[in-house]
Amino acid sequence: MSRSTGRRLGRAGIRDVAAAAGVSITTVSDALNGKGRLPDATRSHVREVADRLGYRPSAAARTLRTGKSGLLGLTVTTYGDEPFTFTEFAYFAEMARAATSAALARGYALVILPATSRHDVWSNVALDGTVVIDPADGDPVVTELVRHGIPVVSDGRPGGALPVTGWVDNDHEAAVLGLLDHLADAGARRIGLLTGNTTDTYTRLSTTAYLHWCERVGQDPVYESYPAHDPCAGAVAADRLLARPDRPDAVYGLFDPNGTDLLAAARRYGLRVPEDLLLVCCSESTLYAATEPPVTTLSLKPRRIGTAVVQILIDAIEGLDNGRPVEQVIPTDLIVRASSQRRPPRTTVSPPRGPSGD
Amino acid sequence: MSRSTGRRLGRAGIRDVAAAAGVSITTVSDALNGKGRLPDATRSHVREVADRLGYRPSAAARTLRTGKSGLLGLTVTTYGDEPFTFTEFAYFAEMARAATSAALARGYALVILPATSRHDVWSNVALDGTVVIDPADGDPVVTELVRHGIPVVSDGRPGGALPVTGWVDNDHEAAVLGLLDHLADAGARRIGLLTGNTTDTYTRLSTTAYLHWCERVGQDPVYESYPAHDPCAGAVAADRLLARPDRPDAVYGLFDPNGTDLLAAARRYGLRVPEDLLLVCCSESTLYAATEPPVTTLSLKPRRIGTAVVQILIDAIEGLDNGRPVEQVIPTDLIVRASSQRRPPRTTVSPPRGPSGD
DNA sequence: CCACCATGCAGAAACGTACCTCCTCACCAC
DNA sequence: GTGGTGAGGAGGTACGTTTCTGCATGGTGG
Repeated sequence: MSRSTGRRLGRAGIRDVAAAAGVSITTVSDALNGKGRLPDATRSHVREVADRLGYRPSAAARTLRTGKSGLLGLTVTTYGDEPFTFTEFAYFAEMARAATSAALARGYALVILPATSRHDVWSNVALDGTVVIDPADGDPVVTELVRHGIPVVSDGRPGGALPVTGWVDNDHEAAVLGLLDHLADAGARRIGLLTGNTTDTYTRLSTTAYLHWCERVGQDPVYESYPAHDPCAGAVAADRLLARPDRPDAVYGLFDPNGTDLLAAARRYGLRVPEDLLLVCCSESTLYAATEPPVTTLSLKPRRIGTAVVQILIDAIEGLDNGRPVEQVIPTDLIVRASSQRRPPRTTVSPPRGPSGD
Repeated sequence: MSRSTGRRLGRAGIRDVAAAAGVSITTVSDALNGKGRLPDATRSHVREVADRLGYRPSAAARTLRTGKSGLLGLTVTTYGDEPFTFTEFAYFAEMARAATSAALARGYALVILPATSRHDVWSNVALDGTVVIDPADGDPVVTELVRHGIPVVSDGRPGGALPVTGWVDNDHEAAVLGLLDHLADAGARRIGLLTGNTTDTYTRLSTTAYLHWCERVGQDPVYESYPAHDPCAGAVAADRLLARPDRPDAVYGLFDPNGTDLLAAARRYGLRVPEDLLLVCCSESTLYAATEPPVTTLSLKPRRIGTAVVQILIDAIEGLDNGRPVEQVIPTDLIVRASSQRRPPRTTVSPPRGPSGD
C-alpha cells in the first residue's frame, strides 16, 4: 500500500500541496518561503493551491528542522508562597504587554513560564530565548538555560554573577536619590521609606540608596519593610510607619499600592497631604492622577524596558549582536503631582484648602 | 562518514543516551516516559545516564511525533487602535495569571497572541487549543481556528454564533440589575452609567441591562459613553456625567479606572461621596479599599474565570469532555464599601480589612 | 519434550519540513 | 559539434522523537 496516497486524516501537508500543484515538495517549500530560483508564475501558482487546500505548515516540523521555534519565554520569579505573582502590580502588566508587542513585531511570540515550574514544563517547550524578570541571585533556572546555550536577557541586573546574554534595568540608585532630593527640596526634614523584605535587586538597590542618602545628609533612616507580595501587609506597614514616634514628614513607598495605603494611613492619623506629609510612590498606575490629592509617582518605564529586553534578546538569537553582553539602562520618570509639593500647583475648581503659608 | 558518530554539535539526543546506557533508543524512550515493560533496574539506569548527559528531549520532535505541543494560545482582542490592550486593566492581569497557573498545573503553558496578528504568527506556533478573551462577533481568527479543529474556549459569551468549544462568563445582566437595586436600596433616585462605546459583549450586555432596569423602574437613563481604551477619556466622561443638568445621585462605572475618575469629578463639583453621590465601579483593584472613601466594586472574579476557561479547554483537548460545548456561568461579587452606603459602616482608626479572598 | 506465554528489549517506520545535491534542458559562443 | 552556463526543478536525507511490530529468552503446563 502506497504511503503517499490515501485520505489525509489531519490537515493538508506540504506533500498534498506538491501533488495538487503538480510540482515537487522542494518547489512548494521554496515557493512558500521565498527561497530558491523560481519564476513568479510557479510561485503564485503554488501559493494559490496551498491557499485552496487550506495548507498551514506544521510549526513543529519547521522547528525540528530549523532549530528555531519563534518562541520566547517570559519568566517571572515568584515572591513568597504565591504560586505566580505575574502582574501583581501594574508594572508587570505593562512590561509584559510591551514585550509581547515587540516580540510579535519581529515574528516571535511569548510563552509565560514561572521560574519555579519543574523541568518537565520547561523542556516541553522549545524556546529560542528567554526573558527573565528580576532573577534571584544565582537563579538555577537561568544558569541551566545558559548552560544549554539559550540566550537569556533579564529585566533587572542579574545578581550572583549570572552569565546572562544581557540585561536592561533602571538606575535605581539614581532614581531614589533624585526623588529624595526632590522631597527635600519640597521641605521634607525627615523622609521615611516603605520597603519590602524580599531579596530582589530592585528592593535591595532602592533601600541601600535610601540608606546612603540618609547617611549623606545626616538623617536617621526611618523605614518599615514588609512582604511585598501580601496586599494587606502594605497597609499595615504604612500604618506602622506613620505611628512611629519619629514619624517622618515625607515618605517614599517602593511598591505600587503604597500610595493609597499611605494616603489611607495619613487620613487615619489626621495628617494632611502634602501639608503634613509629602508622598511619593513607585507606580505605573494612572489612578494616582485622580486620587485626593494626586500622588507623585516614580515610573520605571516598563514599556521601554519590555521593548528593550525583547530587542536585545532577539538580536542575540539572530546573531545580530556583537557577541558581548548588552547592558542597557533606562531612565526613570518622576511624575510630580500635588502630594510632593508644599504649594499645590493648581487645586481644581473646588474651594482651595486653607491658605497654608509657604 | 557514519552519521551516528561524530561529536554532537548541539545537545545530547536520545541516541546518545541509548549509546551511553548500552540500550536501544526504544528502551530509553520507554524508560523516560514510564511506558513499555521494563524492570526498574533498567529504568533507573537509563534515567541516571540521561541525567548525567544532561539530556533534554526535543520538544519540537515530540510535538511533531505526538501531535500535542502542550501550548495553549491566550488571545486578547484589541480595542481601537491600541496594538494590544492586554492587561489594560487589572481584570486581564488577574485572569491571565490564573489561567497560567491552571494551565501549568496540568502541564500546559500559555502563549500570548493578539487576535489581530497576521497568519504567519499564528501558524508559527503549534497550539493544542486557544483561550479567547471577549471575542468579537464572528471573529475571523476564532472561526479559522475552529475550522482547523483546534478547540477554542472563550472568556465571554461568543457573539455571532461562533462555534466555540465552550465559554465561561458572568451573568452580566444579573450583576448590573443587582447592583442597581443595591444603589436604589441605598437611596439612589437617579442612577447614572459610565460606559464604553465599544461593541464587546461585556459593554453591550451591561448597558442594555441598565436600560432595562431604567425602563422597569421608570427612570430616564443617564449615561455617558467613551472609548474605554483611552485612559484620559474616562476622566472626561466622568466629568461630563456629573456636569449634566439631570445630574445623577448615583453612578455605576463599567471600567476599572472609573472609580477614581468619578471620585475626582465629584470633588471638582463639590459633591460628597456617599452623601451626595453614591458610587460603584467594576474593578478588580484592591486600591479601592483604601480610597477616600473606599469604593464599592463589582468583581467579575477573573481568577475563577481564568481557571475555568483553562480547565474546560484542556478537558476538550484531552477528550475528557462529552463532546458538547460547555457553558459555565461564574457569579459576580459585589464588594460593598462606604461609597454606596448612605451610612458609612465604620470609619475606624484601625488598620483596613483583611485579605480579599478569592 | 514441545507448545506457549510473558518478559525484556531492538529495529524501523513514521511525523512534516528545509535544504543540499544533483539533473535536465535550452541557449549561446566558439 | 562541443563545452559552458544559468534557469527551473526533482530526489533524498536529516531533524529527534514515539511507537508499532517483532525477536529472542527463559520459565511453565500439558
